Amino acid sequence: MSPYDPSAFPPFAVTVDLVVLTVRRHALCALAVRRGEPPFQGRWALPGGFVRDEEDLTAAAARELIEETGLCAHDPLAPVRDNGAHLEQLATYGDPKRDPRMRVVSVAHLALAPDLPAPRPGGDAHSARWAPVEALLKHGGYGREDEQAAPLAFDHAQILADGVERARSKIEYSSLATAFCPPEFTVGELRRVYEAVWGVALDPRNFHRKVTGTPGFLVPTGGTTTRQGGRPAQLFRAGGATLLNPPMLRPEA
Amino acid sequence: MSPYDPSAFPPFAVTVDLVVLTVRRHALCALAVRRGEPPFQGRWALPGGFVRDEEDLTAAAARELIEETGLCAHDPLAPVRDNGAHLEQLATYGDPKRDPRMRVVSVAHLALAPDLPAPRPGGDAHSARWAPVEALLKHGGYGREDEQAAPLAFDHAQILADGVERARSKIEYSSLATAFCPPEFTVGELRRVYEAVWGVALDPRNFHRKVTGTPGFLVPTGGTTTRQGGRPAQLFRAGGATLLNPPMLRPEA
DNA sequence: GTGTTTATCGTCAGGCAGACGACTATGATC
DNA sequence: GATCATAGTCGTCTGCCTGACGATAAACAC
Repeated sequence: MSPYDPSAFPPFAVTVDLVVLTVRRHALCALAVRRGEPPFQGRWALPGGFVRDEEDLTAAAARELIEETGLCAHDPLAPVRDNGAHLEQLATYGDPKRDPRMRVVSVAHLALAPDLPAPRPGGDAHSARWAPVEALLKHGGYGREDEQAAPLAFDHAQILADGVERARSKIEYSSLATAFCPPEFTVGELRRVYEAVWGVALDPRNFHRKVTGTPGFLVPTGGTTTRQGGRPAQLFRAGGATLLNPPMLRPEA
Repeated sequence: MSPYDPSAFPPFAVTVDLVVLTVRRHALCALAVRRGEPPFQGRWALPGGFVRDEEDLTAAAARELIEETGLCAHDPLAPVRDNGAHLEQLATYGDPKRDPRMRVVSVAHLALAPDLPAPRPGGDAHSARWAPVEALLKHGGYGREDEQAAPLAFDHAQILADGVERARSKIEYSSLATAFCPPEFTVGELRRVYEAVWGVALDPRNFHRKVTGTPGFLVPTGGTTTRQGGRPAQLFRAGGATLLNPPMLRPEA
């Protein structure tokens, strides 16, 4: 076989699919769109679309993110935390049978966003919504029995599971959990992010000691807020540190 | 734009590239092949090739691995450690300009192998060899000045750097370092793997305590060996544990 | 035997995490 | 305005793990 013969290659379609995660009402939620066309018409799926000619993979993912949510992708190298989302490549899925129509290789991306008021069904999807990841993984996002309970389209359940696992493990050793928070947030709000993503309860006192004691993780802004009720809490911004050493330990049980 | 119109998609070529790592003579080495055709003719590159029709991405990577090294890919789920290599997906590289001829998306894979006697230049490459990763990253693998010192072809230097970083971080919290070892090995041999991959010196006594004290990491076979000289050392096989908790800490300096 | 090499066991101090007590500052309720 | 509920913040104590390092054991070379 010729190693790199550009004139004789099997043609593939390349798409990007997005696992967009946020924390809403103490639950880890993902963005799902309802498919308006076959295959899997009417089923829920991850947002995504074709990579365009002359378009980088990350650019395609950022474009889809804007189209679906209005969120700007947050450049990981940018020093200032705007209102954008964290975006990174997740993995690539290329089973020959994953799309019944043709050979499609999908480069999945993971996006982490602060809580958004409402999903903006922009672009092509008939509708879009946030749904708890457990519900999406178990029966396509429906909790009530009277609605159809079909699994996600294509191999999107696998992609979503991989994205959730990536997020769960990555907030252990990085400051990525702040991507779920608004630009200014309290220690308690950050703790609730960890609790929602991991699905556990954390000791508020030990958590406070840990995050405030890790250099570069949190920067106090000077302000306080009582939006969570109770005693006013200090407001923080995400510090420059991206890697937490030693890491935040996830309880085993 | 139509979200999933299979008849109107820009065609891509999809390839797999391999970062094959091993430890030779106390150094982390990667497999490099010399390109026999333009572009980048005569330059060193990572092994790889087109994904075939009806071929899964992992299958394509495993096929390339066999063609280039004779190594069988080690199924991560297989309980018994044969002489195969660990193989996992690394990342996907799709810059529109990464191949000057056409749009090529490459799904890079990372393979970890025990020390092999000699690279087997099979398949298409004019020649193949192991080279220390530092040399490959700095000047394409040549240490002497009188030979050409061109960087790796395409974006392979970036891919190699990402693969090395993945390996360096992953042996921290997983038992993956045993993939660099033969089926039976000593604690000292495993320690030399860590030292080569990380480029540091580790305390033999603390290392011994750590690896033998982590349940499921190492299983004694009962035999001993003196192949490293000195006092006979116990032989171990890799245990069933894949995740190390608490992790093996990489020295910071 | 003596020296060298490698493996293995022990000891000790410092750091960090989990468990939990105590106190503080707000809003809600009566 | 007193009381309560809520949430935040500071401390203490204990156990585990790690890093530094001493000491011993078992092979080989000469």
